[in-house]
Amino acid sequence: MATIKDVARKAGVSTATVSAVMNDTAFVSPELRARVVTAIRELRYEPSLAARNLRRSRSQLIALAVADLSNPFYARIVWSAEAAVAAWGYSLVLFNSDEKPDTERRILSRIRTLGCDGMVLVPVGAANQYQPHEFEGIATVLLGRSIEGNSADTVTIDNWAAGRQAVDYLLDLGHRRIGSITGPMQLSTSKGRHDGMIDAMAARGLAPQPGHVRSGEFREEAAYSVARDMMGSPDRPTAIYVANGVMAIGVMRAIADLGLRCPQDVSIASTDTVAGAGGLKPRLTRTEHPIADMTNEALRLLVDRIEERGSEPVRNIVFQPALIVGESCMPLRANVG
Amino acid sequence: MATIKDVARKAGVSTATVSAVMNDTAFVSPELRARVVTAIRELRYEPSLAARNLRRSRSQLIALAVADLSNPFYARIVWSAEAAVAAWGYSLVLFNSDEKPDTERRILSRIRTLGCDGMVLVPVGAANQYQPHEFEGIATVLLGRSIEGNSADTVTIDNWAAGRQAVDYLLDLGHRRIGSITGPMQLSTSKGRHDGMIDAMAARGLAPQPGHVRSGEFREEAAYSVARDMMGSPDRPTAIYVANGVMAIGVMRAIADLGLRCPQDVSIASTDTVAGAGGLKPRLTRTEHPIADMTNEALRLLVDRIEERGSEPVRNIVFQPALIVGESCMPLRANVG
DNA sequence: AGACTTCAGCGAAACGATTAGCTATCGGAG
DNA sequence: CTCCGATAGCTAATCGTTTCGCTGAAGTCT
Repeated sequence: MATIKDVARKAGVSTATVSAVMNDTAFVSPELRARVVTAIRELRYEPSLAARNLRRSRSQLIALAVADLSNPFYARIVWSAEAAVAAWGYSLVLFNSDEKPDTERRILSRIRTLGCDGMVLVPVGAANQYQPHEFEGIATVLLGRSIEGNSADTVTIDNWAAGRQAVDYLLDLGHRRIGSITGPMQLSTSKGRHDGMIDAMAARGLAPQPGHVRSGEFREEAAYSVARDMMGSPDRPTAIYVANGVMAIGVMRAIADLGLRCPQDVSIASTDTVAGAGGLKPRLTRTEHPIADMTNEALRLLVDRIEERGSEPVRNIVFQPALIVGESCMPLRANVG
Repeated sequence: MATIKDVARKAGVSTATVSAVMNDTAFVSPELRARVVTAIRELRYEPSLAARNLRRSRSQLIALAVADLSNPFYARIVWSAEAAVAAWGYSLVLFNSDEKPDTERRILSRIRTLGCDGMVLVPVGAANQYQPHEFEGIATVLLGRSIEGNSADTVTIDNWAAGRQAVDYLLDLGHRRIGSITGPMQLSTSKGRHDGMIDAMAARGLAPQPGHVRSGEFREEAAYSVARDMMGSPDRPTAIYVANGVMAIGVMRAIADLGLRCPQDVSIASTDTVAGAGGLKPRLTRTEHPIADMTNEALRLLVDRIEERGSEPVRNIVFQPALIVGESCMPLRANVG
């Protein structure tokens, strides 16, 4: 691989001039410029990012660490993020913490070592697992989940509103015995959606039965077994709010396996987008996140921080969920419950 | 950010010693080692990859360029690849060529500039769009699709067998009027699956009607409109082979919108995995790729090339598809067709 | 004409690590 | 007591860029 010195020698100029031509950082006479350009072309010279970055202490890399790559929700984020990162002139380094705080810790250290200019993180740990200065020295935007007491920029949805919207919808259909299946309570997403659900019921003077409020891992299998358990008992709920799309799939499978029908026997409403949105039957009634918008916004904030090296105040952007009515809910009938 | 010099100063040793401790590359007395380790911890020192890589001329980066990040098939590859790359001690830089040769060209140049140690590429262009030495100087494994006449390692599936298996299955159910919807013919995947389909029919002395063999973009929308067109005519096929999971979703949607039922009115068999495998109804009968195995194998080959800097012979690994029977096909009945 | 600007282009010092080669110390052999 | 080999640890060169500060030629002003 040719280096800048080879180019300089071949063009009969100094390396400084070559650099100036490459970066348009100083005026170079047309004649010299032409010689340099020719030399670059003939030698097939490509500047070494390693050297350039060492010098500039930038890497042109943006890291994205998501919580679970097997979840289509995050796959969607990855898709949007790749496009946004490329559009801003960076490249995307992808990590999957797989919902494991230990893995996340390793990833954060790796991101530092790589010298990424910034990172978008979907944190997987409880707030107290992070040092106060955990993200110091590297531009950071938390996406989807926030960490209480942390000073990084965040882009999230209004989880409380999502839970409230979905459960209000079920209540409007006449359901009273409503269950919920959410993720780990130490995550801001689970907590918010759960609270929204509770508050929606409380607003009508209701409260879910103790056994009807469950939480578990944000995974299909976890949701499946919780749902089987909850729906197996005779006083099962007539409607369920499921906090996440992948879990909703597990719940629907559990219901089918129990010989129940959705929505005839049990209504299901969930939050967040769903795998195979086009093909799932019945289509889920759900509150959707504007994933692409959120991701784009996160990267806009991040690039802003990176390039301004800014001491701007912390920004917390909250997106509102939108209720999308599918076919997975129906009004409560007398013969059910 | 602390540098190796800061650590050396704080520990009262030379930078060489710090480096030796970090890399375990020379014997260091327990006492000094302890001092160094303490200093590293206290300063929260993380070595700069930029500097290290400049020196070692390696980047610890492996690039993955897939054809379409919105396709769950590639999302699945990304998932597996991230895990494999991390397991080998590298980090993953992700690119999406979005099935556009121009974008792919830019990506390849970017990968060079970044100095990635190797790349896994799902090529999107026709064979003649690549220079003979296109991938010279960077370890490369082509995944899923191959480029005729190119000397890179490849990991693919036997597309011909996939098409043949699926269509043999339809033939065994008694179908004779079988249509196919595949992707662009310049791609090895489309071509192979299409040929397998034709050969399966030819083996029984059959051939598809001209209007029943269609190809288009590997996307849901493209498949939807092609399917609507094909299934709208009175002599429509009784079964369709769809070359890809995303397209299958489009086809099923088209069928539903035409008021037809699957599998009662038309059987559908496809190749490759499907979005929302858990939730789609009816579940597709399909030939599946062992995506995780393929991806792991691709990375094994790649790391092998990177670390051996090897002149080993070119390796072409071909995986066999497996027929998974769902509920999207049924035997041909007299009243159909 | 002399003094002062301007500015194209160059030389060399960074950036932060690795590593070849050297120095100094120590123990043991002659 | 000297000399030698072994070896822990240091010095300094190096990787390929960017960039600060300098040089000297040309242009401008009085």
